[in-house]
Amino acid sequence: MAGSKGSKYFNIFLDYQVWLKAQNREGRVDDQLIELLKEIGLHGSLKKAAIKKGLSYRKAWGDIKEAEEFLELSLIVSTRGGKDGGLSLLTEDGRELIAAFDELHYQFDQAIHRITRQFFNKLNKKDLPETE
Amino acid sequence: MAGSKGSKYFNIFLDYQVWLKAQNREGRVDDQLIELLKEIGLHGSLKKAAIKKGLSYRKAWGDIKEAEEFLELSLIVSTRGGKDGGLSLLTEDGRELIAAFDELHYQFDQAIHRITRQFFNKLNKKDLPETE
DNA sequence: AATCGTTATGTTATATCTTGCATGACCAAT
DNA sequence: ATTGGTCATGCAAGATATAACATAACGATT
Repeated sequence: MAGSKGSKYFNIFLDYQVWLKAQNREGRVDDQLIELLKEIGLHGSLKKAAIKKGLSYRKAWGDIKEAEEFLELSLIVSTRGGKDGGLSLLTEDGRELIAAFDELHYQFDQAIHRITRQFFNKLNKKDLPETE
Repeated sequence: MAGSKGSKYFNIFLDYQVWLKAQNREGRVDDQLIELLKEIGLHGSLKKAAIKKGLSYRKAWGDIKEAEEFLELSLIVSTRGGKDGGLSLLTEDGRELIAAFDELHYQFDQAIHRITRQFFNKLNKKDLPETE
């Protein structure tokens, strides 16, 4: 844009997020949830997963619950008591959701790469003689 | 506003959002801001734009201010007093930002259409016996 | 010069979100 | 049977975001 001393958009970048939602029901499945699920799968524990993601156990638990109601399927299966106090494991549906979301992100990352380049090109065309 | 209503998975949709941000500075430019700017351009008034978007004038004003600091350029130019009490108009930079963002969204909508179809295809293959 | 409607900004109240307890259930191992 | 640690869940407390309120500056019009 007008009058530039170098690239104004030098350290500005494009970010994005994708999520699943419904128009009638509450709840959503986003990045944060998927990462939480991954940690559960990794540690077999909801508590450990929450800590790992910097969330309170209360919220982590609520998020999972909410997502399960939203999707109308079980993402984790838990038991309490026993040697380690209890555990939480991913269900098949949970694992499939993760896999699908990962693929989704891969596709988006591909697309954003291309789109981002175009976007800044367009912006810089006005201000920047040199392309970065 | 943001996102697309690509495919349907039980009535679940894929939604997304894109925004500009920096890794050092605060602030960001997102959909909501762009829509606000559009309303300003449409009405020549920050107050009217805020009302139109269901925001308090205070927040709308703060959002613009913040975005301007973030981008280090002026998006609107305002005067107070006069026949109508005052006005706010888009700057050239403001208009260019809007145009660039619109183009960005167009590109994303294109991409998400394709990606969404793939995504739900993948999900449906597992959970849904009947394809719709 | 008094008025009107908007811009401009600090301050206070509200609503929303998250975290932090508190309490119980549960069960392998001691 | 007692213990330890996690799951499960409601409720109070703290943090954050947004709206509401309160002034004041402006300047064309009356």
